Amino acid sequence: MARPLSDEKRIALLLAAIDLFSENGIDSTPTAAISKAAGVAEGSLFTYFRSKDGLVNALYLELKAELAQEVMEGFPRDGSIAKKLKHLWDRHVAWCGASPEKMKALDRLVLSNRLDAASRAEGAEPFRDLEDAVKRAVEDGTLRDLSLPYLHQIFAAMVTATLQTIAIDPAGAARYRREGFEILWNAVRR
Amino acid sequence: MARPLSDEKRIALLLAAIDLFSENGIDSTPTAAISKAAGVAEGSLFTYFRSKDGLVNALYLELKAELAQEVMEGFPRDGSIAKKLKHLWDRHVAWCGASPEKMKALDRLVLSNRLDAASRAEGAEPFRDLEDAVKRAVEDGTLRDLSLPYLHQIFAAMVTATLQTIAIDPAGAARYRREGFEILWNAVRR
Amino acid sequence: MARPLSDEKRIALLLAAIDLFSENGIDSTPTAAISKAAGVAEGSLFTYFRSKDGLVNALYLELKAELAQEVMEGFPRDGSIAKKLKHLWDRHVAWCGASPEKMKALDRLVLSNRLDAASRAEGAEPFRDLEDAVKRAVEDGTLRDLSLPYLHQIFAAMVTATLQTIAIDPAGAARYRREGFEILWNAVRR
Amino acid sequence: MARPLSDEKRIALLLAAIDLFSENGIDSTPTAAISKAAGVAEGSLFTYFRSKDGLVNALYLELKAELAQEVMEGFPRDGSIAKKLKHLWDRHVAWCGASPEKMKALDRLVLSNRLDAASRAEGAEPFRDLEDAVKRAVEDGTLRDLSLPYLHQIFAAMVTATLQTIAIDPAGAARYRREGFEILWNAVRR
DNA sequence: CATGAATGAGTCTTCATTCAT
DNA sequence: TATGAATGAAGACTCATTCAT
Repeated sequence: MARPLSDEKRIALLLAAIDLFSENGIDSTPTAAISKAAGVAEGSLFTYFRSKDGLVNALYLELKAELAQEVMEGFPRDGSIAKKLKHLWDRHVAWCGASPEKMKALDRLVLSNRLDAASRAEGAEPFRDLEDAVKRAVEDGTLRDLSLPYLHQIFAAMVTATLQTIAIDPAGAARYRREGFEILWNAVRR
Repeated sequence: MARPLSDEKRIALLLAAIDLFSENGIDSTPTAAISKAAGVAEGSLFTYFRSKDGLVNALYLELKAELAQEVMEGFPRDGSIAKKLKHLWDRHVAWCGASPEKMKALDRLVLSNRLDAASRAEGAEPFRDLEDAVKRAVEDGTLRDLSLPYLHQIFAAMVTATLQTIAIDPAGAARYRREGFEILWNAVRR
Repeated sequence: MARPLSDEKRIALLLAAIDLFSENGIDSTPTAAISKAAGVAEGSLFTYFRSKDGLVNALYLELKAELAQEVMEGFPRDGSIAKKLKHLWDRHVAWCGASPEKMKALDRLVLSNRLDAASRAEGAEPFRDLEDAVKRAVEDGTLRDLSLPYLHQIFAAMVTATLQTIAIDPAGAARYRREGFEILWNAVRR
Repeated sequence: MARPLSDEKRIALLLAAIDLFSENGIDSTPTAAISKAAGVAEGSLFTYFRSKDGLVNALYLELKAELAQEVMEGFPRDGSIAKKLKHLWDRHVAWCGASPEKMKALDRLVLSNRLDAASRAEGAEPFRDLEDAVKRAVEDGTLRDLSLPYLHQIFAAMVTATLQTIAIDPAGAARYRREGFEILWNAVRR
């Protein structure tokens, strides 16, 4: 009945938003530019998303979900915490390296004041397991007794640092990834 | 160069911009709001700064200069690289902790697409000495042979991680600062 | 002329329009809201009415026809002009009192700039007989020699005034109706 | 200091709004059309009025105030209630006759859903005295014991009826005014 | 026929910047 | 120089209408 909401268009809009947000920033990207880049009418953006903020939150969720899936695939559920962190690190760096605009967009999304609490909560959801693993490792003495948020921040910070360096010098990617993990591991292991 | 007019108003504008930029973001802060918060007429902003971007660049320079001065004060020019880094780290964390809005504003400034190349260069200027010291330490084998930009990124990332953690849990500030440096030092020393 | 399609849906749309027009005004009521309230697809409105203005004109006609039927039922064709006016007045006030949203909608319809001349003419049609009776009464001296349009206006104005008062104080309805007619009759009789 | 807010422009905007509102209706009049008709920039409308609704409410107040002044000028404060009503009627009809667009605009304003309670209250203010006089006349038996709101409605209704008739047949203005009052007086006197 | 997604012109409002006072 | 009114180019969003399914 009637034309169904096309996933294709929804995705085109999200992809266009990724490009434009990463390039120009969220506030400097008119919704009209997104529609145009997605090849749909200006008004159509608003049949797929309630508002610009609706699109922003949806995109955040989409990117977090993709990141989670990418990162959690093949997660060594029964391996040591070192193995787990290594897996996480490698796949995280790989994803960001493969999709730098997505990472840039995600960064901007996180820093914008446009995400509502529900989105932030939902975006964090798929990483719950991981968080638990880290918590247990801290408790059983495998990891340094740093507060969890601090561990988080350090992990995220090292990812960002590594990726930005790779962005500057792509040839050294493999080396930066290896060294980055060494550093991270030294930082957090007991 | 020579600053015309009342320094007082110029400074009031910059301070207002810090507050508003850190709180709401640069793009979401109208120039009229800055003038108002500074207790100055709307038009006056444009006698002190060529344009909004002019103000943005000037504020960036101002903050970088203040950070440099704060961080370089008492710099142990003749100490070991460990001493130097420790000095840097402590004062950096201290400044950011003391002026969180300035740090937040600076972060937003850096991520905005509004800084021109000249400003970025001028902002990096006062840290040249430091950079040289690090370069020498890498060359003489005291520091790990990480590329300079990577060292930079790691340092900045750890500062950010530490500060954001302190922001969440101010009571643990001293501990986070100590541990942060330990981690950083483990990461970069040979 | 021949109404195509389901009369049920046409009527649902008209009823929904009455509610929404009377509540929010014509211009502030999107066609989509009418369709929704009628339990019909957005597009369907346009298979029953050429356009929004088409619906507006159709509704006007419908309401005028209903009013005419209601008011003319049992019209004392052979009674005195006083009887006729009394009948008219009572039934008019009764109808409006029973269907305040219809009256409100009709008021808005009349004041909107959307009715075309044909509609206005057609809407006035069923009251032609009445008009003739009044004209004759003026000619034979039973009614004051006021111009016909003026009589019209006075009648309508008194109805409106009476109804709005009833809307404010429903308990006094019967009294307002009685007094209203007294006033009207005093106004127009010789 | 600086250009002062020009009353001339404010008035030009209000006059333009009167013309356009009375002609096309409030909802069908874009703010841009008002600015243009007033000979100012689109944005200027919003330096004189907070929003379109702000303009609408201001215009309502302005028209009510003008009407009050016009109608109350030379009000026979010590005359009989008949004299008072006559004065009121004559000046009211005169004003509306002289400024039909103002009356039309005022009608539309009142029927729109855009007036806030404060505006309605403030608009009614200057007629307080009058209302008291009527109330006393009802109490002392000079006027029929109709509820006050009803008296109001009747007065307004008769004004409207009379004016619309004059609009149709301007030549008969004087006669309609005279007869109108006769009718009104018969309606309300004891 | 029914459905509701698609369209893009039109609307109100904001805002950086200019300029009269 | 200081002020804040004036400007008009965007920008987010709405909505009557069309048309693919």
